[in-house]
Amino acid sequence: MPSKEKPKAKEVERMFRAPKGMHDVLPVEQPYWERVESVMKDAARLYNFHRIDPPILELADLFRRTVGEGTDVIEKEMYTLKTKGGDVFALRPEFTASISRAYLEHNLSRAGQPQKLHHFGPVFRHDRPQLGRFRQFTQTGFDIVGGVNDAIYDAQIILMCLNVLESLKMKNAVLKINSIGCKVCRPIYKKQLQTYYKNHEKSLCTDCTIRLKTNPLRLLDCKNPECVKLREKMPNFLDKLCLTCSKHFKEVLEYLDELQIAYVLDNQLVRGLDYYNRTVFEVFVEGAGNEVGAILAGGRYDYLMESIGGHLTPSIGASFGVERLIAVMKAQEIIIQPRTMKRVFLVHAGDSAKKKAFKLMRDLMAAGIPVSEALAKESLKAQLKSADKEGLSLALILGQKEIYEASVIIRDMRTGLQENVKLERVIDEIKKRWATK
RNA sequence: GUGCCUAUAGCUUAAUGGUAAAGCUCCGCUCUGUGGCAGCGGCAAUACGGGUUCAAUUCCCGUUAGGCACCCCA
Repeated sequence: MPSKEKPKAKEVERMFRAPKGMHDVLPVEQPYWERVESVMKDAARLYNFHRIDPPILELADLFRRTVGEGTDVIEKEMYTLKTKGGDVFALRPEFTASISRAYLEHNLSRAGQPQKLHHFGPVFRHDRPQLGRFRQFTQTGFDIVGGVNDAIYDAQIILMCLNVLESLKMKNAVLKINSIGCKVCRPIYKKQLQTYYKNHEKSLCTDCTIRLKTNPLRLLDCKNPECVKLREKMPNFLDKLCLTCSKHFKEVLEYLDELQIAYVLDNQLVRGLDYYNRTVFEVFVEGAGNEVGAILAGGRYDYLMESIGGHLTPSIGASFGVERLIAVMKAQEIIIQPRTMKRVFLVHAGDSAKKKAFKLMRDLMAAGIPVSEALAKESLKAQLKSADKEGLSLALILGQKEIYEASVIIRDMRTGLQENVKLERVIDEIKKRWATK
């Protein structure tokens, strides 16, 4: 009764699937990933940034202390787990805290300042998946940690990120930038904001009445029409920055101007993570691909190191969401060139030839020649069909006759022309043909 | 966490209260020493559970999964 076996297979299929919001990156997707990674690597090399790979797991407190107790990323979205010893770890929801922790732990300040660091890897946030939003996603970006608190670094990070978008051939990128001040001026502005809103509390939405108490800066990005309207007359942070912050921000903008980098001042841009100060920025694309939201976000986080037991350390960084980048590339129909087809397809004809073909395969690979095959298929036809499907230009055919002559047929799949070549000359012949193309 | 929408083969789609159809893909054969074309054949689906009904893939309810919006965010 074969019918008994079938439902079983079905059950198995249904029992396991990738966790919600987490995705398999299948072979067809890999070219996009390879492109993003290589563009990031090139940028890192050009600007002298070095890669750092912190662990995926950290003590949950690291993120609580840095990202912020009151933030959604911590409160609602962190994956935590308890070890047998009782430590509470978290899957990292972002890189910044880990990078700072590593800097502190390994005294990277002694390795030269500032440290220019590059990261690429998965992060985890337990929110409800939707377009451009996943529970496991990939961030990649750059950080400059330590050294002098100089606006030129803010500009440098922005420049690099925009260069990356250019290298990816991305169109219509819009840089939004703002300053959210420092320990000195932010509390003052918050007060002013609260006073302003208290006078209009009746017209605020319910969320915003809470925000007014807990996190007044968030009042700035509420979408409720009533709240939006209220913003017209509210005090503008940029007018209220302290002297040092306003000088810093001015310098950032001057550096951007110097390179003719376009930006949009957006005084409603506040970031959801507590550690940011002064410069914050985001990049969106206009038109196709816009639906995924910000593809890049970053800012200065000078106080972060203090919150984990270090000294005040000037720091700035930015991260791309790789899945979002790729979504935009697809939406903008950015074509990724296929891998070069410098690969030979090895074909056997007959059982003993199969063994010799296997041996030849080893020798080809040892000589650095990439090989593809369908040696498990018996008919010559079927094998050549596979070769055709892969779109390779050269096939090697090995049969009884060739073994007897210690030769092999080189077939040009495009023209159909074949040549019989001595076995010991095969590798040179292949290389010769590739060299002349 | 709240709300809305969806669920047929690997993919794209069709149909019906009464045998579930096709295109693409995949595998094989025609063609045991030669691919692309063609012809033929094969694998393969109504997410799961319950209800209404003589009969449910179709109607209803629940579950699960996916999508989308809000919150928030890369």
